[in-house]
Amino acid sequence: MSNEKPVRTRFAPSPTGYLHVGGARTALFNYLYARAKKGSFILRIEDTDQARSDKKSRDQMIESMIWLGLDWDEGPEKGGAFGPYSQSERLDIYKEYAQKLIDEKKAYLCFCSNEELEAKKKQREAMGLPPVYDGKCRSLEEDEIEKKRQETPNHVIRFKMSKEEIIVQDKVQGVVKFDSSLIGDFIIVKSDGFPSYNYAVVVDDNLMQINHVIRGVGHLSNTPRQIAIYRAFNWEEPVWAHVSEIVGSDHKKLSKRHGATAITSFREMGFPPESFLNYMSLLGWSPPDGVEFMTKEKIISQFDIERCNKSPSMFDVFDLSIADGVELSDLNHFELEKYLFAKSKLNWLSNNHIRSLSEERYLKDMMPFVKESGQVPEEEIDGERLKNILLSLRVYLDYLMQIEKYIGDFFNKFDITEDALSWLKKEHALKLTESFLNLVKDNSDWKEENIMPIIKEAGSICEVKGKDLFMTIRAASTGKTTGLELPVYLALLGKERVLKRLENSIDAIRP
RNA sequence: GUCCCCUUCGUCUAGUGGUUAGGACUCGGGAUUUUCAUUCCCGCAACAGGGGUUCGACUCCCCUAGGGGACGCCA
Repeated sequence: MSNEKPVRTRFAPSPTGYLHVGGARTALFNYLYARAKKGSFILRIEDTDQARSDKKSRDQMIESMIWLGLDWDEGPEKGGAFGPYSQSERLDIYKEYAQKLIDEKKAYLCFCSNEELEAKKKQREAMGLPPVYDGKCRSLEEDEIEKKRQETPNHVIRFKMSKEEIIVQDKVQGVVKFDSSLIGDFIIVKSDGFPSYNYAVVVDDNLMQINHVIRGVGHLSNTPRQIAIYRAFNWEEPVWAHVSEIVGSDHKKLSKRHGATAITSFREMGFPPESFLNYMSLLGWSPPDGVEFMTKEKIISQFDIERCNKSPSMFDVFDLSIADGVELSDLNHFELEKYLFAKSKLNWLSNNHIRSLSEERYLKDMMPFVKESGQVPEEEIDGERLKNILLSLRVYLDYLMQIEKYIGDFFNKFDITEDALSWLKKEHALKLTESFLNLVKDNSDWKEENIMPIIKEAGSICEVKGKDLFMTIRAASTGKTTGLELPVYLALLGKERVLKRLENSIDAIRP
């Protein structure tokens, strides 16, 4: 087996909407497999549906792929030895091969009208027969074909399906048998001259030398059709791998109803791409060592299609029960955030990824969210203080957008929460706050290591210690009962800001 | 309707005839952190149901239920 061909996989989306979780996961598995086997990963755009395909979807999909880090070796724009990589630019190729099939009597022109077909289908169904094409145009004579061509402008090309049993050997599904007589002569070229999916996919995959087809199990029942075409051309079948589908929390296949499955939504909320990639890799696959937090490189090194499972996995990072009638896919990332499960595995993974990002990368990625929050004054945007604040806050974040919950506290925002107020209502609070205020005023070197002694000194002056001391000072100077380690927090806040807040708190304490 | 596929803790999953059915996220409890988060420890929690086969079934077979997919001039 030493001279095995290099692995070539592909992702072949149709540009009829944004890239969603299901598609992205398929892309990911193809990518991972290609990379794991040191092969190539190809991107092909399947835009043969003239009515539904559009450029905007195409561009958005490509953008999402790039964001996820699923870089392809050949594809549109990028090029490669087997282009073009958009089906709409390959029309001549499909025509050529279709003609070949016709010449070899493996395909034929069909002139049946939609109405006729529809009526027949109903009839067959009523009789309990499988709703397949009856083969009316299958054995038309040459002169009849010519005559019909004159009469009817539109025709399709159908593939002559044999009646044999077709066996699909699948890396994930195992051996699956299909009875071809239940399939019938399907259309390979539509009346607009465009190829149908089952035909185009085979021509392209063969010409592009794709030797591993990894896709959702929804395509399994298409596979016998495709195998039949491979055989008609005498082409070598690829290795098939039909992985489980991803479903929503209602156990139905992921669709627009489940909303917000667009990859862009997660980018907009500030999930690092590696965390989303990590999460998706765990849907239908698991690493042999069981450690789920992984870098892309680690995933690649452990990935194998054989470890993919057949049962559907649920994508449940949104709480649909509180969404009640709300169309999540209509929401912007700002509104969408409310429906996120606070404690999903995605969040956990993402928190871990954020914490292991390099400082530069973290800071750089964070800036748009800081700006968007509108809580940081212009002059501080590039400052050292902001940088230090962001770095200390890192441990709290599951996705970068969450910074807006914390960042304001370090600038002009100052509210005293109920909890904090109850500390300030304690007997010792006023005196302690005042004496702490005085000590802070006197301080001339405001930095982290000098703050603890000041807190303790205020405590000993007022004879307060332990929790009472720390929590009161925390409440008075931050307005909250939670947050960073107190000296760190106060150092980050800066002396002037602390003084001002202490004064505000004293006002709040006084009747 | 016909054909194909699926069903292990709430969720993601490990598991291929003999396991106290393992891990992760969540949840509960505890320790550390004079707060929160982090970290660590402990705990709750599952083989869809029913029949077989077998000395022995989560694992193999059949049936039922539930779910998904295909049967398109959608991909």
